[in-house]
Amino acid sequence: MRHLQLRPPTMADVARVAGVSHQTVSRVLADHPNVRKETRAKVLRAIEEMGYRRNSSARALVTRRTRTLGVVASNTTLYGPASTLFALEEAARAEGYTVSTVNLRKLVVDTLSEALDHLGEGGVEGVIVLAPQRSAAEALAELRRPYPVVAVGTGSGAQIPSVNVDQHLGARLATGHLLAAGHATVWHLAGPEDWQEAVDRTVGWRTALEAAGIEPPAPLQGDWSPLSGYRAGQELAGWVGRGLTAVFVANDQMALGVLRALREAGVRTPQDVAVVGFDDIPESEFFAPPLTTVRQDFAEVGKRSISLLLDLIEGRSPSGVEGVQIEPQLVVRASTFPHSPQPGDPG
Amino acid sequence: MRHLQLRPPTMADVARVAGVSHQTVSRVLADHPNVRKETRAKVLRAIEEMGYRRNSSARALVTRRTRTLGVVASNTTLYGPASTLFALEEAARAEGYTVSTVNLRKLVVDTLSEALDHLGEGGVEGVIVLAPQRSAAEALAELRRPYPVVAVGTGSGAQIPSVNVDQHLGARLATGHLLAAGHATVWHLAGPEDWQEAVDRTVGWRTALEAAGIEPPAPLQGDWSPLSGYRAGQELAGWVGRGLTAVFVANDQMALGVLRALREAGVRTPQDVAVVGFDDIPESEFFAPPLTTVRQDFAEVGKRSISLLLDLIEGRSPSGVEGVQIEPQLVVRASTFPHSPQPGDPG
DNA sequence: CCATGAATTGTTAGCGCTCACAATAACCTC
DNA sequence: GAGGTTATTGTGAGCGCTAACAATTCATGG
Repeated sequence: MRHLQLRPPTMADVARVAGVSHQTVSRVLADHPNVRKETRAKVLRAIEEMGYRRNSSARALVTRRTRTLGVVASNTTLYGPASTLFALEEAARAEGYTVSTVNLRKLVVDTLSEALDHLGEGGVEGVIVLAPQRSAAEALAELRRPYPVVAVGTGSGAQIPSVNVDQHLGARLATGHLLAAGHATVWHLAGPEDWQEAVDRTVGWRTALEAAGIEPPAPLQGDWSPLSGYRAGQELAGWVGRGLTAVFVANDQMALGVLRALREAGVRTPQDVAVVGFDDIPESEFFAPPLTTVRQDFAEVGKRSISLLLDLIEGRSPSGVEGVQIEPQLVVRASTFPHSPQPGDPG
Repeated sequence: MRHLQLRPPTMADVARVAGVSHQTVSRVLADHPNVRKETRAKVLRAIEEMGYRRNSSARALVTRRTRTLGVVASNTTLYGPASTLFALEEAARAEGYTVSTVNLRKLVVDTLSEALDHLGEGGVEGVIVLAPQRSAAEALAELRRPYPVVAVGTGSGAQIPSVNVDQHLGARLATGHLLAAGHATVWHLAGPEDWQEAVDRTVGWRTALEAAGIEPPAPLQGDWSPLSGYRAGQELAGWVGRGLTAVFVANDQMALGVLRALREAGVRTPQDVAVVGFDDIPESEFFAPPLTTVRQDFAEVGKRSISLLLDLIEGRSPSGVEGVQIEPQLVVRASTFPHSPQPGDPG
């Protein structure tokens, strides 16, 4: 097997076989224009024959470019982070970069710092941090590293360059949709206070209500999990008949729990209570009933993040504090209207 | 900002400041025992002061070790692959390795080959491929690379070293559970034929039935998605009252679709039809009803895969065809027994 | 107080590659 | 066909580090 071979061929070996200098081999590999066609062919043949691969370490040493980016993430089994991660890697690869990932169980100062060091030792040219928790965002603002860092999901108020979906807008879309359907008010099950996205969604919901001259009811709080949604749903069920006809839930997983609790309490969705979620996870369409929710364009988040990071690496933009905002989109299903699209309908 | 500085300090710079040779700096960094305590302190102080970081490319060039592993995956927004990816990275980092990932939309010969090349150019010492499709497994057996490769999820019959959850056992557990509950037979909604895991689950199901002297009904087929489960569920609903009382569904997402279709057809779960899934995704506990399913220990898969790959890299084991098997576990909930644990119950 | 070996430090030589520059070959133009 | 381009190839240096070996210092015992 090749990988047990004592030593892989070097550029000099190829040069010897092809009867040229190592520099010519380098030129062929770099697609330099000034190489005669026959010379190029000779070199390529030798490369093919010997199974030569350029040594990336030697190359990186002299060019000072590793063409590697780092990503720090947590909760990667959730749909949002997983989707973002996917898009990030795809966008980076399209630009010829390799992506090294660190998945953290908890994103706090210590673990973040370690992660950045680990990636630094791996020679990354820049790092993207998926940092939805506010604590992480703050930590990030303090931790200086010898490479640029872009934050995703920290909210646009952060002290460092960041890319975000406009959560405030998403929440307004969701709340406005329910108000437009004739609901007198909209209740809210919020995500963890420590998450910027949760806060932004809550503020957006409140803004939409206040803009309509409605006093917002006190929001409930969950932890993103279906279980916390289930418990909140049990509480919400107690308010049915006393002014509760619509709920905006801060993510789809909690909405799943809410739906289940309502159903168990004999409350019908959407006839008695309409429910809107956030994220549009693939399962949402198959909830009982299919869930109206807010879709975030993670692919776009990935592309824009990589683009911003590369700008910073190349020094193309003043490395100040830039914030990219991406617009979310409302997806209407049966949890707010009984005659909305059913599973299997186009779209 | 530091990353705009012209040139980061080198080992020689540190040596000059500390008043020693660069080799002594290297010794301090390598924790070499024969360095005087005061010398070590001097060097560390200089390193700290100058913000020195060892250049990984230079180091990799001379040691011929990049301490980087590659992972090729697809469908990373699904719970299984995402969990495996997480575990893989964590295990690798614990061993001091960095992980570079390539996420593919489709895992076929061409994309796999490109991905392996991309990682090879990044200088990986070995690669783990999450290759649940049989086509990918076959492609993998042909593609020779100058570094060792470990496959995950290809099934143990593959021609290359691999790590797998014992899908056959999982299917037998699920089917056996239903038979033990008194069902005369168990129907099956299978995953895509091209997936080894799907095939293994189907074979396990059939084996369990035949061992009980039962002629297996023709299995239905889905594509892992809730939608395909929904459609299969509509078909299954037509068989209720004609011998269908239990279904083993090849994954939880399809089971979600099945549950929904049954409910819409007025079929009660588990009273009329019991349903078992596979994977134990976090949402399963909150389905209507909570889903009995088979849990796979992805963390263990990750650890064992990394361990096997490192063995291969270090040449610690005969680089033949080894296969590691991991046992799955049945999780019983209300979709097979009405009085099983409810959401929020301990465990 | 010098010999002896161990502990500590320094020197030298690459790792495989790209860059800057030098050298040569090929092609014009008048 | 001299003089000047321009295309093509080669040479030498050095990126920052570790490994091997050489040199120095230090402790110790007789």
